[in-house]
Amino acid sequence: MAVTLGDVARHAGVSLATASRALNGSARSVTEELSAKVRASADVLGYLPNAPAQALARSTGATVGVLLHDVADPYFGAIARGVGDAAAREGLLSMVTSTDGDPQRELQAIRMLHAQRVRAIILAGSAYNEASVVRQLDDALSAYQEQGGRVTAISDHGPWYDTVDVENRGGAASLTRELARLGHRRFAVITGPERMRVAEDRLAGVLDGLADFDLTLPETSLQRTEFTREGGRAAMARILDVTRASGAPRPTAVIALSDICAAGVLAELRERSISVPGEISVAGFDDIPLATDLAPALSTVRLPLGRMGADAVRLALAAPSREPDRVHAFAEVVLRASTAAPAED
Amino acid sequence: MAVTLGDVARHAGVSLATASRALNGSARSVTEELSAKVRASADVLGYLPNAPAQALARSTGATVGVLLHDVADPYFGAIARGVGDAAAREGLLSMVTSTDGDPQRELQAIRMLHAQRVRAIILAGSAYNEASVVRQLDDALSAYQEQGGRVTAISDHGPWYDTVDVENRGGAASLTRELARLGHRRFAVITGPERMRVAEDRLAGVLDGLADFDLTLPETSLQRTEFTREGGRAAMARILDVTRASGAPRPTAVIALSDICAAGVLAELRERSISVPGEISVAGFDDIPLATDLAPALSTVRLPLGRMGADAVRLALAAPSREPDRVHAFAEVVLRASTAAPAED
DNA sequence: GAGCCTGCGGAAAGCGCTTTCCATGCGCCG
DNA sequence: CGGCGCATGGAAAGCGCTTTCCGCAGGCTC
Repeated sequence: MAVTLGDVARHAGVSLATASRALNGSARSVTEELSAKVRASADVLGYLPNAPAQALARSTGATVGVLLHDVADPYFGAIARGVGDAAAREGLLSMVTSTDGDPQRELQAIRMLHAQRVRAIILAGSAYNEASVVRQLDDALSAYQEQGGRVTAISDHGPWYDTVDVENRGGAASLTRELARLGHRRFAVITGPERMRVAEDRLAGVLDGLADFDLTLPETSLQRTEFTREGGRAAMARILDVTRASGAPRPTAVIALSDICAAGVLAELRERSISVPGEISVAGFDDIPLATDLAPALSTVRLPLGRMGADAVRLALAAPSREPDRVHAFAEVVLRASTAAPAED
Repeated sequence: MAVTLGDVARHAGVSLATASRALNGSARSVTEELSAKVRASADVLGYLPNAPAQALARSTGATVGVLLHDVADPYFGAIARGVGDAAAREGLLSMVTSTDGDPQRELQAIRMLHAQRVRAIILAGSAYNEASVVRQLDDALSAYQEQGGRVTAISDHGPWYDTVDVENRGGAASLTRELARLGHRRFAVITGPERMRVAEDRLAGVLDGLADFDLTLPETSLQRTEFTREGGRAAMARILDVTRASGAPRPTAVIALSDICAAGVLAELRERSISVPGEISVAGFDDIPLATDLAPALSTVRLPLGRMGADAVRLALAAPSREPDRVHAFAEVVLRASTAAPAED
């Protein structure tokens, strides 16, 4: 039915081995003459290699796998794009799995990718803080690595993986300092769930920044929620309600540690007719493509999302070195219309 | 190195054939007793099937491929998510390729997916209008289908494919009528490149809607551009500049036939301090997740993006029928803050 | 109680490719 | 001018799985 290498070989009048060597690159060389003949035959017959067969014979496929929370989330979408492009440049296909940050689904995805004998697994979601979960995932990944698979992480997932180190903490600190410099003294922070390492890292960064100005974060001004628009919205609502109930003054700056959350924050404030940045300044994190189009344009911390994905692929495909490799992705504060100096009291 | 089915069979004291039948479902049945023994052994040894080997033996893999313009674009991201979820539910992995709407890259992607023996290829990008390009792609897809591959399209790519019919034309018409009903009489339209069928379909819909009110679209009020933020922005700028130069009155409503474009339009208007919807109403198309968070919240046409992706998978996996199957995805006009009745002249 | 059919386990033949391992022919050195 | 080594083509052995095809045993019918 399909044209096989055997057909090509016969058509070109050479052996199967020669055809294989001519078409699918190999250590061994074939004279240009034969090689050309084989290529011509392949062309005439419309030969298309059977990737599964190649994967079986070579015991490694032409694919990479990506684990992330949700491709439809602009943050992950941008990373997925970077990975896909870099992979394509190497002649590889990428398989993306959205796990919604559920460790069980992540575990299952690792198993499937392992079964597929993907050449590398890229961990693009957040690492977890819960030991038992980490253990399970690491075990599954170890099994994969022992069979020759490569694992690279975007943002720290443990020192034993090649990783693209994302400046989460430093970026959050810079952003916070920037806002403090504008004059803000009462902050509120909306971070992700405790179980996610990036959420904790970014939060730590904010605390660093505050500390530089001898500021602290009152407990009621720290909200944890999912990194989603609705999460951000609900968290903002809670902050507002609690401060009002307690009679405490409202924060003048709220930092949502993900742009998606920040979008929810803006929505809630708009609903309550609280002006941004007039009454409250709002900042996000990630600089997703549409951040600048929000109302008002969102101040945030830019991460080179596409590059991070591409770097992860590069690491995964580089010759394995003694020590895990690390490359750095630097954060950059981008101030736009959603932040301003606080109103005079 | 890796645990193979053979190892499992030996450990369980059964033949390779029995182990295969017990673990990886088959037409033939195995007594529950043996079956349990095999499963236990597989568990103990940590057996993970070798997907490429299975694909080779079964001559079809456990993957589906998706062709789209850009996963980082929210429109496609949402579709990709729908496809991924539906695939996962069937135990399949999905391979997404971003082609930036370049037919050559699309062609190459089809070949790679074909080589991978993916079970189905889902065409999620726009179909093209140029005959030679269409021909090439159709040829590659035919070759794939002849070898047992399934192809399904999201939005029309030709009557010979199973397709998720997206109500592009009807949706655009409804939106247009809605705006006309608000009192708008001078429209401008920003559509996609001529070579893309969805762009033409949506444009046709707008024209339908206008015709219902005996309205026409002056040539200078129709701009074609890429479906990107920058494209939208530039197009809006051109419209404004041209009408000003010609001394003609400004349109009171501009319809961008993709939300991403609309985001650019809003940016340009903001830059020029033209109030929306005060001076000009703006509407988009797709209802991407962040549409409601733009400034101002964008009126648009909602498409069930995730469902469309899932439906495409469902079609692809259904038993092939005599006639290509078609399911419909209905559009729904969503009016938000970016549109209003035009100001009195 | 003999003959058959049915149900199920096992042997073995591939699936399409890569890659050793030979075999052959050539160039080159002494 | 002979022999050695290198370069290169070909035969064949897998890679790990599915699936046909056998063969056996047990239960049924008459």
